[in-house]
Amino acid sequence: MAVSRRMGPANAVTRTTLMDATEAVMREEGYAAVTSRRVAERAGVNQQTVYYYFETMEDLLLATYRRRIQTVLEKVERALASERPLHAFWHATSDPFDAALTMEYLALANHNEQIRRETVEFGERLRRLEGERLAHRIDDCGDAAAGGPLGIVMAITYIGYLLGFESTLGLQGGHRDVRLLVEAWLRRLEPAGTRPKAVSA
Amino acid sequence: MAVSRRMGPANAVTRTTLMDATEAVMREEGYAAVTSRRVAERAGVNQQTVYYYFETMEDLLLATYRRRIQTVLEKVERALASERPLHAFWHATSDPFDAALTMEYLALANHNEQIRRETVEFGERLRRLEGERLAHRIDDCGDAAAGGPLGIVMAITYIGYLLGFESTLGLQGGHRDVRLLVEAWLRRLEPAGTRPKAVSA
DNA sequence: GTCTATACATTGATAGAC
DNA sequence: GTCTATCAATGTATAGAC
Repeated sequence: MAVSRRMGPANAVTRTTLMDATEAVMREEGYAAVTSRRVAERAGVNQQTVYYYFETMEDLLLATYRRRIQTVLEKVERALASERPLHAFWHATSDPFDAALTMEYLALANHNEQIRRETVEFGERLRRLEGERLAHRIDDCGDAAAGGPLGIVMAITYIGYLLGFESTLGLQGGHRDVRLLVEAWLRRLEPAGTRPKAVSA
Repeated sequence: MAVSRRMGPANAVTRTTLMDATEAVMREEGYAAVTSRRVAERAGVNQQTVYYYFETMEDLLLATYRRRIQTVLEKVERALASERPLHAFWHATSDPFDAALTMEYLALANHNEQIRRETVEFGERLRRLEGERLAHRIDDCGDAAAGGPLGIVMAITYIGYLLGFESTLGLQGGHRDVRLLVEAWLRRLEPAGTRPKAVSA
């Protein structure tokens, strides 16, 4: 699949700048606006420079997405390692800044086969990780904990993302109500002063 | 804003066919694939016919979106009128067929000003409607009902949409867990045999 | 009501000079 | 490593024949 034309090194600063620009354009104008000219303009280079660092636009998109996945993974790891993981997930996902980008990638995954495959792969991996790492947390709290820790963390994540995204749009009806609901769960499932049970020894 | 060129009537069958095609293309290939050529091909007419029924592509998109909003509103009305509204919302939103289209419109709303405005307007309207119509339902059930009926119906809607969308993608990790969680709430908040309290008389 | 022809902008991608 | 030049394909939109 290698192309005949001359290509730049993988560690160049401009390459990173182009991925930053791709993400910014995607967040602000949507995935459809991610064209070589638009990205280049945003990065402050000319259109052809994009093709010096990436074989195709699809390659630029994939590289940017893979970098993004790494960032998300690190955030999840940090949340899982914190004293109150559910609280951490709640604050991380309901952040409006990330929500728009996440939505954009999800919509993109629905019709870009490669992005879809990697999204599913990554999603399954996250769920396994969350399931394992939270298994020892959360004592039975009746219905509030039905479905186990994984069910709860997923519910909180889902709610957080859509809440954050709606905020980005400017829609706020009922947001106070959902927040009250989630925060009641959090208080119950992870009361202040909660400590993770030791896993080993 | 009227265009000089000759335009077709608003009640023509082909006009509806074009909106159907727009929705299908959007669902299957994403909003970026909604071009006059692609939509026309799908509808079985030629590219220029699109411009006979719609002034611009933006107009086609808006008309299709407004029709969609009506459909959603009717679904919500039906759910609110049913014996167990929360159950109805849960089944309606977690349907994977609609989820992809909803996500596409949400992503689109993030950078199409007109779609954004109408989405926010419609969202606020739905929330008011849900809040009013559910206000007399759901007795206090402790934390499970914190945030009131509106908080609960929103949480269920959010979870349903993302669950449905992930199913479309082929991601299923943890889905059983969230379903167990939501179904436990539903059993508690709307036990079998629940009847809506009479609002009047 | 639908077809052919057509103008004009934008996009992805390549080649080669500097 | 970045610039100029260039193309083929695809997109929106219009005009007029049938």
